[in-house]
Amino acid sequence: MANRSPTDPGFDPRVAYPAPIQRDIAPYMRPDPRQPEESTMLERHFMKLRARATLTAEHEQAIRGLISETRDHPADKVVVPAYVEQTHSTLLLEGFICRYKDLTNGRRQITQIHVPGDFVDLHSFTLKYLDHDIMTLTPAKVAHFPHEGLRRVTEQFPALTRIYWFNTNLDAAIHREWELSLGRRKARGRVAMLLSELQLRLELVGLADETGFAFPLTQVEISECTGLTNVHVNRTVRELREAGVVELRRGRVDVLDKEALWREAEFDPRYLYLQKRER
Amino acid sequence: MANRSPTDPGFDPRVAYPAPIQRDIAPYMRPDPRQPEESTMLERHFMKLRARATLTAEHEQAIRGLISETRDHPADKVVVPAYVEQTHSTLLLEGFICRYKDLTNGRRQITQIHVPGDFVDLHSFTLKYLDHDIMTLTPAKVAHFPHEGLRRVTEQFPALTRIYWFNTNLDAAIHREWELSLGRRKARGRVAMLLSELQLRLELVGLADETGFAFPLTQVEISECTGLTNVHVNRTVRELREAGVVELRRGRVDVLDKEALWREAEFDPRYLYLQKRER
DNA sequence: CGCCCAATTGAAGACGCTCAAGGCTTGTGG
DNA sequence: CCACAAGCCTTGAGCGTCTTCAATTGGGCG
Repeated sequence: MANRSPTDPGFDPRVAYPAPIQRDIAPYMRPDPRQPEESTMLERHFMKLRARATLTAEHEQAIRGLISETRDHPADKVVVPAYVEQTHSTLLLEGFICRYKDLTNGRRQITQIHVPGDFVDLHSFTLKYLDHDIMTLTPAKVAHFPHEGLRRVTEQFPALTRIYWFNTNLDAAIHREWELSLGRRKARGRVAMLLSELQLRLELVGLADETGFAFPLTQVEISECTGLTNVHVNRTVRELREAGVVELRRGRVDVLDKEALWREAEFDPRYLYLQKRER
Repeated sequence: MANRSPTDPGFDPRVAYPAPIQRDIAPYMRPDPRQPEESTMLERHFMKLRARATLTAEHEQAIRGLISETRDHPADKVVVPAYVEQTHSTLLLEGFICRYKDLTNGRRQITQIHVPGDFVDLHSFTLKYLDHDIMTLTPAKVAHFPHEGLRRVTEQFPALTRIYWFNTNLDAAIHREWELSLGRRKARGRVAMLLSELQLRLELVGLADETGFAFPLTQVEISECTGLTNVHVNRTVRELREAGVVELRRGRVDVLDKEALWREAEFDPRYLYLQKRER
């Protein structure tokens, strides 16, 4: 496991957490290099929203107007610390970010993986502080949405409010599916379900296809998602590879047999609410 | 354990489940005794909301006006089936209700326990169908809130909308804490954390005190919350009893040493957001 | 070309599961 | 008032999944 002492004075995450794997951040989409960044980068966010709700041009315009700034973060850096008052929410534009909770003795549980287009802490708008840390898993680009602007949305755009409310409820649905995994699936099912979910979510924003996707998590991080040890994740991944189901190596997931993967995971995608409808 | 025969004709939950603890139902408000039942039964809901947000008289009035009907359910009955279109949300007035997800071979994971005053499926307002079943654990009294009325709330009461949004985010925070339990706590920690959480949540609505609370779950159901088997729950409960931490028997939890219980659970109540503030 | 992680493998052991049997409590009916 | 049934709780024994501890290998980068 990497150096995990962010409380050290003078701690520099860029030194402590060098990029462990080569990261192909945006292999599928090539934005016009001349465009101002934010307008195209929000596209993945819109893709996610449009897959599940009706987003009007007025909404899109309002959303663009909510951004106060964009920012780049290195890998393995806490971007939203737990229990600290927040005045803005953070949208992930590029890279991977996770939510996690710690216990004593280095026991860590990642409670959700975020992909580009996700709000990583939209819930901080009503919660005011978070019950968990939020950390980059790769270098990441994010946009800040001040809570003040979100508050205006709740007052002026009830339909958009419901869409964002829906999105936090979708996060909760993912948490529930992970509870099911952690409580009742065996190791292979847990890993298979994690990969099935991420493939679907990444497909939605154009970062995966039927054959696989770029996936820069280490086996330690996968073990922190699945409630296993890195050693056992390694053995489980080998089993899945030897069974011809899925291959994980060097920052990429190759889905060899998607049907077998879903079967191994007992995967039912309905918890991801992939239906466009009024919210 | 209390009577579990909801199929009996003439079954009366008020007789089968007499108030196990003296309930201070309305410490804040004293409704007109001539009012119909609903007005006092909502009191626990208001207690929960007021503990965390500022609820105006106008909001309370609006909430009362949203109820279309109240209903009694027997124990062990699915009150909201998974994947079925919903047109109302359900508030729990009396009894215990849980959310759960199933896999093959009878593997079941309870993802949340609801206590009186909780909305059991406020998220169905934006999700439209649920990714899990909702079942009574005891005979229960509930109130129905048509989605149509909730939609009007989002259009007329932004502040109340944020309070309800906050409440679904609180559910998600509880899911995260359970993920941590299921992924990283050992058996004793899981059971201890479940009991710690429920004591706090029940205290908020006047159904628990420092010494304990009525808790009608079977060991099978506790095992479905904690990702264990009923056999291992039994052994774990015995360990906690023999250590003088907590006693579970016949539908009641006696907290013998709350500090030890919290220590065993590594319990940090901040994820329950017990602060009254603007949302 | 050597360092630093991440990945990999082996061996031993712990925690929790499975299977099975018996005990206790409560409600029902004779 | 007693006998019985049903459901839940309890305990024992053996086993399996996953953990722990300890090396070793492999790949990317300075």
